[in-house]
Amino acid sequence: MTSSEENYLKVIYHLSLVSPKGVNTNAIAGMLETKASSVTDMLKKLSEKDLVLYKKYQGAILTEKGILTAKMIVRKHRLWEVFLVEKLNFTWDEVHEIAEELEHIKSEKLINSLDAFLGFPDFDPHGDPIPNKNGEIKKVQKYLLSDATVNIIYKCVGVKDSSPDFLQYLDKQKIALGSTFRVLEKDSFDDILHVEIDNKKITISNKIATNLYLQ
Amino acid sequence: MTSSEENYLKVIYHLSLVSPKGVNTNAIAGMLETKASSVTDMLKKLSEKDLVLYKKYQGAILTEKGILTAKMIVRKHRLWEVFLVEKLNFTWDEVHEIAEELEHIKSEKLINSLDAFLGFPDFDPHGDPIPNKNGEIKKVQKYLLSDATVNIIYKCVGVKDSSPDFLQYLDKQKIALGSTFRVLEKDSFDDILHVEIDNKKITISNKIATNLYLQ
DNA sequence: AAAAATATTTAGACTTATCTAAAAAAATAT
DNA sequence: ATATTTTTTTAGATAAGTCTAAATATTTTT
Repeated sequence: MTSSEENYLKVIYHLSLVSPKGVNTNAIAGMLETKASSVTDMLKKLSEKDLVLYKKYQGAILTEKGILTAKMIVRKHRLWEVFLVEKLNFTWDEVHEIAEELEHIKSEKLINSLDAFLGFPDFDPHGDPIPNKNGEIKKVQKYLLSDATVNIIYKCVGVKDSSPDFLQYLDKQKIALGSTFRVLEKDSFDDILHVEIDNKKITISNKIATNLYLQ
Repeated sequence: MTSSEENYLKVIYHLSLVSPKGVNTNAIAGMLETKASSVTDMLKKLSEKDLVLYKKYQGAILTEKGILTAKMIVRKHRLWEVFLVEKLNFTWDEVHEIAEELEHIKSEKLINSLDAFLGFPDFDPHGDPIPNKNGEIKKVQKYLLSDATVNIIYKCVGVKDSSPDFLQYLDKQKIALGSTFRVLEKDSFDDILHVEIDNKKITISNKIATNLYLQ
């Protein structure tokens, strides 16, 4: 399995969560910053290997084998992220790029030892769940800040957008996983929220509110 | 810089320590399990990039830039080996293959943080020195067991052959880094040694004796 | 010093993953 | 229902790294 194949599987896996009926060629191309024709070629290859169900013009669906393979890549990515933050003192906005490389290191023993070394974490530094060695994922109920009920107290448990820009914005606003949230007022006209975060009042745009997960 | 280029540089670096006047095409091909024609192609490429001095039929010599680049790859390899043994409880015969992959991960911050996390080790699990971030290597005087003087007390500080087979043989014989050695008798005819290791008498073949470093 | 053996390079081909441009299919709009 | 637009696929080209086989250079032997 090449790194390129693994990257395709991972992207198809992530897109499947939104489009389970079949992932579009163009959607994959967009995520991988490649061309649709390259995607078609790779889908044929992954289909040959029974990782993907592919019929011309029908989009891609992962097989059981493909799902498990993809989950193992996600598992590696997220465990390495935990390692970088917890052990090497990286910040949450610095880890994605390096984990993109580390996720392709091939050794089951390595990843399971790393898992144990980290204390079998359930979530990565962005609040995303880490599949266990069998591919099982701890699902938790969570809500977008934009869907939160006024005056209920929540805790921040994750981010939808993990881009460095967004994460650095949150740092600047002193918003982190674990921060306490209470919506004071929803402005239904422009979707701006007045929120109390860790006892400080702050105004939050819709763009931010639709990228923060609360519990 | 591709992984392939890095592997060539690393091999040329190791061979340079033995043949500083120029490393043969065939020697490189042998180490990389590839063909001489492939080596020629790569030497031209590395020469283009000023990593290697290459003249047809003259063998390869690393430039200053090539030496430093190679040392950084060796540094990464050996630091990852320390991590695997010290933190993830791998044995010294299990780490080489995984470090061959990890050494190609590209992040200076990662490797320097790892170095700090490990306490700036000077040697890897096989006793090989780890270049610091400037490429400086702590040189220590060491002798092959085959060259040891009778009745002098030594300590094992490294292995010349790091193959799993050899390392597992040493484990079986309870020989490890730090073991105390004293040669009782040298048989000059068949080069077999009678040695006291950690107070146990044992007979050592020349093949083993030429692959153990003492101090 | 010539012949033989060995080492190295060149030339051309193959594979993987990519691309562009054109063709074909599917979806959308009129 | 037809025309237009969008999406997807095909066909052929490219680059990196490799290979085989042949040519050439170097080294060793006689």
